[in-house]
Parts: sequence; C-alpha cells; structure tokens
Amino acid sequence: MEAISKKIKSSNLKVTPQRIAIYKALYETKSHPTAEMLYNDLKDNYPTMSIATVYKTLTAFKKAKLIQELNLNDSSFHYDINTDFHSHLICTCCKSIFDYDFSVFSEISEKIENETGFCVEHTQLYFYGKCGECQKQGNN
Amino acid sequence: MEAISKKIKSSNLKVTPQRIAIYKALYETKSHPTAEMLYNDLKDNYPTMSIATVYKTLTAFKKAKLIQELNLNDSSFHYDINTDFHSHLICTCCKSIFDYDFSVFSEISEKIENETGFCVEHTQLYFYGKCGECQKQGNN
DNA sequence: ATGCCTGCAAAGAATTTGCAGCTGT
DNA sequence: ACAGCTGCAAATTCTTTGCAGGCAT
Repeated sequence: MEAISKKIKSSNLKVTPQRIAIYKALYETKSHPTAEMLYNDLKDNYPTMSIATVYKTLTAFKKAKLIQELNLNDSSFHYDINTDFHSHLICTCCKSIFDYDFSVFSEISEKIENETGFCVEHTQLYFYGKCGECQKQGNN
Repeated sequence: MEAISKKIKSSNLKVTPQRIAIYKALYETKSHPTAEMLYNDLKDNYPTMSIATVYKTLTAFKKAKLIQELNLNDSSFHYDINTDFHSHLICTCCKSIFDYDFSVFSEISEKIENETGFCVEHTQLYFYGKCGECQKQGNN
C-alpha cells in the first residue's frame, strides 16, 4: 500500500483512493484488463468510481510510464503494470494474454539500428495463436 | 490491373471498380494508410466512393487475407498489402511506418512453442522510436 | 436472375472533454 | 489556498450497420 503511494507520488501525481485502487488492481492481476474491466472490478468497492476517472487515471499512469498500453486486435486497449521489455502471447481462442520474456531484445534493437539507422525506443511484440490449454481441448 | 482482378476474384469476392482502386492504392504506396487516408486519396477519382465502402472493402480483404491490419498506438487502424511475415518500425516523430524483414521469425516462434506450449499463428511486431531522418534533424 | 456490393444516413462503441465541486498537499 | 482530481453528462471519433437500389457473374 505504502509502496503504491510512493510510486504514484514519485511521478508527481496526487495520491487518491481511486488511483491506488486502479494501480493495485493492475498489480494484482495477470489478466491485462481493459478500462471497462477495471471499472467493473472496482465499482463495488468504490461506488462513486466513474469510468471517466478510470480512463483519466490510465492515461496519467501511461504518460508517467507506470503502466503500458496494449493494442491488441480488439476493440479496447488493455493495460499492463509491467513496463519492462517483454512480449505478449495472445490466445485467439480463449483471449488469454500471457507475458513472455524475451532475452534477445537488445540484440534485435541493435541489429535494427545497424541495418536501418532507426533508433528503437519502445516495442510492442504480439504473438497470436493458441495456448496449450486450448490446443489440448481442441478449441477454436 | 488484370493481376489485381485475379487476386480479388480468387478470394471469392466480386471485382468492382472500388475494390480495384483500394487494392491498387495499397499496392502502390509504402505508407500503410488508414481507411480515411485511402478515402481521401481516392475520392477525387471515384466521386461516389463512400467511406463505408472503404471500411467494408478493407474488412473483406482482411478476412480474405489479402491485406493485414496494423494496430499502432494511433486512433485508427492502418493497412498493409504485405501479409508476409515482417515487422514494422514506427517513427514517433514523423509518424512514418517502415517495413523491416525479420529473418529470425521461425526461430522465435519455435522457441516460444518449445518453452510455453503456445502455438504461434500470426505476429504483430512493432518497434517504436526515431527514424534516421528525424535523428539527423534533431526532431522530437 | 441472383446474390453480393455500394453509398447514404443513422446507429453504435470506445474514449475524451467540460465543468462544477471536492480533495490532497 | 491552490492546483489537480473526480464524476457526471455530453461530445467526439472511429467504425459498423440497415436498407434500397445497382452491378457483377
């Protein structure tokens, strides 16, 4: 709790119950939720929470680089508390999103810079397919 | 021209002037345009072309795998006639989008499958940063 | 002849904005 | 005290849909 407040404060953002709740929800889930999902999760415990606040908070967190935004082939953005370099495996069947650590990142970025002169600052690497579970169950 | 008609027909889509025009526009540009950009490019030569037709055509082409849709950190989808495996370098400064061929793809997919059991079918690999030109000019 | 396609306008969905009041620092 | 935050509602933006007429096969 204290740690979350510090994180938020150190980005020059005011610490409010809503912001703590949103940060905490993202911190405690692996599901990479959308704004709507977060709102639905939180509104029971925070009856006055509005969807606009969720959007505004996510935008503020994103600008402060406390979180990252994922653009999957989906109608809404998803959010990830993990801003370290990693990629995402997205199951087209059950819609689960898995983190995948990618050790060769710096090599790839360097290769791109050497070959093209393009300086890589941030990546979004999405792998779409079927997770083990869905393959096992023969789902489509 | 003939080749485009064949491509469209072989996907069991009817060949219309609008579809040829949209396919041709995508084929002849490197700019990975949005629906809106395509519409603006085409409406002078096709005065009755509607934005709805552009969207419907792009959706049909996408389903037929004639094109691919890009989800950049942007308000609109971009479209790419190249459906072969490749990644995209996106300049956060001038907004240019460059294709980048990525020879190590099959290795990476195989690695993911071996390590996680996730079966990769399609990827979207985006590298955000600054292009050589913008670096040279000191742009932000 | 038939079913698919077009183009208009209206609807829909996700996100943003304006603003008045409130809260954190 | 003041700047920044919240929450409501309205606005905006992008995309989709319904439908009537038209065109490709």
